Amino acid sequence: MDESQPLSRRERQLAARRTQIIQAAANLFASKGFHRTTTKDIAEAAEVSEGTLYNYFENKDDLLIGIMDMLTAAQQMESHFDHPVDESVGEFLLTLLRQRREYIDENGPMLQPVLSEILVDPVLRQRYYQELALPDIQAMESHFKARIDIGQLQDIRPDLTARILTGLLTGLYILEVLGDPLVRDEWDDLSQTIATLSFRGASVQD
Amino acid sequence: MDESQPLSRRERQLAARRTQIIQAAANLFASKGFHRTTTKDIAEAAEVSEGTLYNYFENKDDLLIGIMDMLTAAQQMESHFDHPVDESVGEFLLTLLRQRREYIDENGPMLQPVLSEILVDPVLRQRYYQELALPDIQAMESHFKARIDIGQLQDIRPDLTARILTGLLTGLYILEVLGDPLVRDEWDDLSQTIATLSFRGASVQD
Amino acid sequence: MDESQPLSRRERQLAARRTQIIQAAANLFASKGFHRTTTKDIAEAAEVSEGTLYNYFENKDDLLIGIMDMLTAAQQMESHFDHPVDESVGEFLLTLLRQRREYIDENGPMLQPVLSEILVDPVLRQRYYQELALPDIQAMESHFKARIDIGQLQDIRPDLTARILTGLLTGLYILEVLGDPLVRDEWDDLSQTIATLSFRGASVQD
Amino acid sequence: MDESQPLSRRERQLAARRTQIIQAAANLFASKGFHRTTTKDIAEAAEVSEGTLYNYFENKDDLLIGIMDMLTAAQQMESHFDHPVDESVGEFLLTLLRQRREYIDENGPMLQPVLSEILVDPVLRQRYYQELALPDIQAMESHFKARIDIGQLQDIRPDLTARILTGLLTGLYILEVLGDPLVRDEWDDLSQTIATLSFRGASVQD
DNA sequence: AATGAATGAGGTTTCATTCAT
DNA sequence: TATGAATGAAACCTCATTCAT
Repeated sequence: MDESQPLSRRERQLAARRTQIIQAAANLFASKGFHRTTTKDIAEAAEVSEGTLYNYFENKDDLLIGIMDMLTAAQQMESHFDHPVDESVGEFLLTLLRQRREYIDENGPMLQPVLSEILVDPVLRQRYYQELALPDIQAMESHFKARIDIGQLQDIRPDLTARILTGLLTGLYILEVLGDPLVRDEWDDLSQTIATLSFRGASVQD
Repeated sequence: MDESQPLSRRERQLAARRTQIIQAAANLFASKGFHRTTTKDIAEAAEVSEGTLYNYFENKDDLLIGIMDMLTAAQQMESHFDHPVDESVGEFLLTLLRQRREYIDENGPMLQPVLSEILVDPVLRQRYYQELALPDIQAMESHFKARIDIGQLQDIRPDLTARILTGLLTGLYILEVLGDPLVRDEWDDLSQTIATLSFRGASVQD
Repeated sequence: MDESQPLSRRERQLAARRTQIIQAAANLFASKGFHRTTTKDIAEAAEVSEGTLYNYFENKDDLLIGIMDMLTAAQQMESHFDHPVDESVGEFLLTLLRQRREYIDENGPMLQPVLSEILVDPVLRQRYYQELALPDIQAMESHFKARIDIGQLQDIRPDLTARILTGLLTGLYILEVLGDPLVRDEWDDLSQTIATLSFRGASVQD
Repeated sequence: MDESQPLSRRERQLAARRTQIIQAAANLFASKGFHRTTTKDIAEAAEVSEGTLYNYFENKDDLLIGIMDMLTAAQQMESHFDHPVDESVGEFLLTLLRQRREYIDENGPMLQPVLSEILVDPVLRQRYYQELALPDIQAMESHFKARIDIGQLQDIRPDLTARILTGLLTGLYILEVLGDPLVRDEWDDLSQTIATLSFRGASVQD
């Protein structure tokens, strides 16, 4: 909001090329992994020379950081929890899941390699947790707290519930990557089942 | 007739060494990733020569397969769903989550690098889905179906519910790897919250 | 239309470096064999880094192919059989042997390792036969046929005669490599003897 | 002829196993080369363990020496030049070529890798020249000299002629290895052509 | 004498990064 | 700023040889 001088043509060109490189890299990383992708691969896919990569990114690792930053920006775009609390709990969940669907559809190729690397790279992991996971969790937490405060939700722990929901979303994404046909094709029914389960519970009640 | 001979001392030694190598490798893979771990690292950690690695595994990739096979074996050990159906739904979930805890505690270092790689390696991914994910999902599915049949559970789709539970477990493991303190330290309360939510639902009911 | 542009300076440099590498490799291969020569050896002799080798050749085997291709080119340069048929048979043979001498003097270090490998590598052997041996044999054959047609040569089989001559040249080269002093030092007398033998025969005639 | 104590059964067994190893090795060397053949390959083909190889041969190179020694022995068996000089020159040549055919048929797989290696291994080359090539050449030389002395042959240089004949035989073998169909299938006609050429010459004489 | 698991030196090849053009 | 040839460290893997059994 601050330094938003209108960008010169040059600057816009540079930014565009940066994005072009990041997307080329993300697609390759998603399909064969960060380590099996060479800088040559990336240069070719982005239609620049290898040398040029290094004018935009310090090194190969920096590309992954760049991807993560785009994910962060994309997440901040989404205002998951700005929904008025007066939306019903069930509707809220369904809205959340629909938004998640969109997020994945747009950012899946970036999320996939990032998720892969954070599992085995402590530094990246820390960064991901602070910049992406935690903010999301905390936003949910506040939201749940608000709903509990107004008596819309039972007195469950909002911190744990936020973890559960975050975990669920992450895990379902992984199942989708694994190629599970149900998660991929029946997202709406899946959403409905989640909403039902967590709203009314699974047990038979009289 | 031959296969179940008691193993000779030599054979036992060989099997032990294989395990020793796999575990050394798994620990390294978990802490710095498959690709950042060199065969030299593994040899040193396993206290064998690099050459010896190749007497037990065709190549480095084959080590990951070996790890996955141990995970499969470990999962088959666990008889998650042998619990009599007369155990209540809530108890069943708590038992499941306790077993999951044990599975992770024992196999976490093997699961972590495998999860990382399946996200970006189509071949491994397919194998993981068929050998680990799907069998688990299907066992859950049958279990749910049985409970629905006897009217213990609402008429929810068991196939989707199994995906949801599997996703949840996977996602929570990832949150734990991310270092989230709540998932790590409050597993029991987390389990309780999951059980409550899915048993009774989160909504306030009169 | 494009291909025969005069090469740019850059292109000439690249071509020169390729030749430089091939010759360094050939010399080493000739003196200690393809397999006992390391890529490190070659890089040092060619005064480039090991990495650079792989910018010019796919792999070590490809170097041998490169050498063979140079031999092929060199052979095609030589127009052994363009000599007018009106040159006498004896003179023709002497000319041929003189040209062979030159060919060996220039290309010996390339021929030696190639000959060694084709003896034990079926793929290379096939390639050598098609690209080098057979064209040479067939050119001889045509030449002989022409001479027979005009009655200059007896009615011997030109196909077999071509094999005999080719075999002789190859075998003499091997004797020379073996260090036989006569073949090495008395090429002219050797040539004369060959010419005499095959022209007039060895038997005493009245 | 000297230490020919009758061999004990044990000794005969050992000698047989040595031969068995040498032949297994020679076949492998011929089909894929000395360097591409591993001691494991040889052990398997010879149906012994790798360790056992080293009870019979000092090292891998020693196997090649062993093969060469068998070639030497085989050559000494053949008494190429014991033919009475009163056999005609033409008949002598044909006999020689027939014997060569037999020698190759029996020892081809041993000759092939040896020829390959001597081209690029100075030590082996020296040994081959002294033990195999030169004795053969010198025997021919004496034979020719005898024939010249009795006036059966023209006054050509016997030393050079012996080189020519040796070279021819070697070169034809190489053409045969190359897969040339004429050399392989028309040995008899080839022999005849050689005899004709060198006996009467190729030129048309009135 | 026979075995085959263990060894480790050393080979080929890859690839992120640099830098002269 | 863009290029891409050159680099060389380091990775994976092979394989002749040894030696305890």
